[in-house]
Amino acid sequence: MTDSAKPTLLVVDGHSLAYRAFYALPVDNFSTKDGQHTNGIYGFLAMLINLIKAEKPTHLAVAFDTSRQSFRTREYAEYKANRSETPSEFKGQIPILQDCLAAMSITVLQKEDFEADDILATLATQAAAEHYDVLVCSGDRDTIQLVNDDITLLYPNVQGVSQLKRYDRQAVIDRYGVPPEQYPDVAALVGETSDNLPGVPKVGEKTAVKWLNQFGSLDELLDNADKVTGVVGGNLRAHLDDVRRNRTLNRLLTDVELPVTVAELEVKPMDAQAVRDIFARLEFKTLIPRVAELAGIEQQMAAVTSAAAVPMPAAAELAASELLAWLEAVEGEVGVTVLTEGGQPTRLGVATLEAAAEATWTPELAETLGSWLASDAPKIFSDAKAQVKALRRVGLRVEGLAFDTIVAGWLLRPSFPDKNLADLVDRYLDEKLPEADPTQLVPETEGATPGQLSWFTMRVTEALRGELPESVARVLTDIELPTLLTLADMELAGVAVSHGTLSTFSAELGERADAIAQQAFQAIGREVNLGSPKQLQEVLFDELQLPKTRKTKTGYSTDAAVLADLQESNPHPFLDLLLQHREATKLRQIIESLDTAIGADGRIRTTYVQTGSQTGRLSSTDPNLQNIPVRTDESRRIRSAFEVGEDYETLLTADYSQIEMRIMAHLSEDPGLIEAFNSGEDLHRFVGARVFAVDPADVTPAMRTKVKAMSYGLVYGLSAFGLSKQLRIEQSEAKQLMMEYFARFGAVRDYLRSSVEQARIDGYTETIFGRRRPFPDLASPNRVLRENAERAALNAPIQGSAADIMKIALFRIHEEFMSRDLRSRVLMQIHDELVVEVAPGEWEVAEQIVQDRMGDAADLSVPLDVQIGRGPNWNEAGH
DNA sequence: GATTATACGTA
DNA sequence: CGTACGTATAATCA
Repeated sequence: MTDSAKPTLLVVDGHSLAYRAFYALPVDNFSTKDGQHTNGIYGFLAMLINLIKAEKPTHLAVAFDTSRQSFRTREYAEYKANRSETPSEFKGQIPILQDCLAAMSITVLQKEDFEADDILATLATQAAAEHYDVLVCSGDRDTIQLVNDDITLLYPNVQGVSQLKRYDRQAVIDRYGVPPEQYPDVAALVGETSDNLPGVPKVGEKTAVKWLNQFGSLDELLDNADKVTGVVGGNLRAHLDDVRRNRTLNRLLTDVELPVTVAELEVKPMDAQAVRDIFARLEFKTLIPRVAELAGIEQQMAAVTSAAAVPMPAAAELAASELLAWLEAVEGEVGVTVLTEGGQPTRLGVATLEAAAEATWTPELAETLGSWLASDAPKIFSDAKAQVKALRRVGLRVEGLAFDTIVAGWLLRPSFPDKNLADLVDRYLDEKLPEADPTQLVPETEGATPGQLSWFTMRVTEALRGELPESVARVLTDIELPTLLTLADMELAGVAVSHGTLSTFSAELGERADAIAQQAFQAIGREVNLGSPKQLQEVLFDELQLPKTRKTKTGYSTDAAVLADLQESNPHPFLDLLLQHREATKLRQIIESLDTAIGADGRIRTTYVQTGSQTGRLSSTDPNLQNIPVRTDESRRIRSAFEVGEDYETLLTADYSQIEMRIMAHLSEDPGLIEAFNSGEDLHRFVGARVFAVDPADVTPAMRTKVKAMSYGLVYGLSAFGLSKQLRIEQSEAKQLMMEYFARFGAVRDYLRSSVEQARIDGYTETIFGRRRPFPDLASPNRVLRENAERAALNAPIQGSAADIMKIALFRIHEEFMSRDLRSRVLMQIHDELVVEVAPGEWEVAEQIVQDRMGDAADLSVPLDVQIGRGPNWNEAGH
């Protein structure tokens, strides 16, 4: 490519290429855990590294614009004036990118009043004069004019920065039909919309090139404009000044005074430590080795990257008594790993940061280690819950849980939780956890043993602790870890569910669904799959000619809300039958999935996913017990199948009433809302009385419905549009309602606004207890993304604080049941509700404990109201 | 067989 | 154009 005898200068337009990378790379994949966006930085550096590797420049510089202002804007105020505001999340990446370049010892140039391209032009011209080979890398077309026999342009493809096209003199002629020095003439005629430089109307590249070839030069063309025929000729004559102005502005300066000479741009050795530090901070794991290779400093980099890469210790295989002695000799924390098969322990490994030991699981081992496991001796797990459960199945309890790497990792980045220890080792240690290749019968690579896994757990813990803000660390130890141990017991307990009740109901619903389907087929004269949205669209919109509804990706929606609307505007028996069919089959689905989940002992055991939400809530899977129907009388029959277990007396349900609105009252300190909760009056009646300026006694059901929807909607960032849709009222009325509401409860609005504002500043939201959730999208240039983030950010502290409070109440109840030797036990958590199985004779004490611990879980400026119910099954207890 | 889209259950 | 979840089915992809 380049003459190896000659030095090669590579000059790069940092701004334009980073900007392309910014739009080419998905921001979600390129954000650090504290919310810093890095897609532009990453994309630019990846490209630059490839470029250096391929071109091996001897001299190198990157130029940046200083601002939107330059001598060009002074000459022509409208220059680039049409460009939308540079997204702030991109702007923020530029200084960091410059820091990266500095660490890599790459010269960064920028100069007030000049654009990056002028700097490129100056350097390129000087270097060419000094017989360098020059490579100019820019995304700005104006740099085409620089190309000559010594200067080659590397120009990114439209897709982004992954492909650079090489323009030498011939390539420019082939592509544009004019030599490089004439390209600015073409550009001047055509104009540049992105720079707000209008050209001659109706003149594109083709016409411009034709004219230039015809007249020989732009000056000749402009002097002889009257010889150009047709409409475009007229246009040309009307826009001569525009063309001249364009030509002036698109000429790059080649005499910008710079603080360096070309010779001084010689490639220098990198500061390995600085590169490692900044790349680590930006979480650019994969770039570190690439840079190192490039700079020929693998060894230096390896030395620093693996400064902590202590060789993995071999785990000593010990007998039970030896293992106990080993553990008792440890002063501080111990990493613990329990391997399981079928929910039973098979191996156990322990480790400190220095050494590891392990043993195969035997009854003797259980006997020997039981009291150590149940002691306060601090233990650290990765994903403790399943292991704690396995130990409980063989009769052992775990106490002294001091850390869980998976839970800690989730608290740090709830949006992208790392699923296992290997992920954490990769992210926080930048090493690979040795894993056996599961596809090979006799794996070539050995996986880490349980002792070694514990050792990695300890090292990951050390790294995570360095990253956990204090408030988040408190959430871990004060809320999550006690909750984890409680959830293990709840999952093991399960809940008794009556197969008979479910199967009777299921059969009934099956028959009904079939009958409804037959009627529905009659109504439209043919059979379709009622479960297929696609087929339904044909029926509704083609055959029945019903008006088109809300658009979806693949057509038009047929969801329940849409069908109900259609039924109102265009009544048709098929619509109602379809809705009924949906309802019956949906219930049946839920019942069937529950039924198959009933275990041999008649109980269903769910798994609570502690790291499954972004707000701090739990989720429940396999089966999900947090979405059991409740809204209709009929669906509640499912809940009646959830029964008190054998040897127990009754079920107890306890739920927080309006906990989110209470948190809102507390956080906003709105005097009206606080008074509402302290008054003992029904919340919506109280609010309704204020909003509609009537006596509480005179609040009509319609008023109550409206303020209730408004109150609940607030927590989700509801708009007037959404409120009007839900209440089926005019948008103007919804707007009016919101105005009245905020006139009386203004502090609520102030709080919501300021909390989003604070999140924009901090990059994250925080619950009352210090749980954080990052929101990088609050700075997004994309309005949809940004507004979604705003609503989520508004909701997160409220939903998250409620989750915190419930978790605190939950584990305190569990702990008190245990410490008081009660048999009663918590079975389920449904966000703001607990279901407890009460042992005979324990009702009074259990009720008191639940009431008290839920009531005093948090000290808010309003009371926490707890509703308790009792019954032989969930349905009756829930009333 | 795995993935995507739609729909719908809960707080 | 209302937050947070999990799951079932049909349609579509490889």
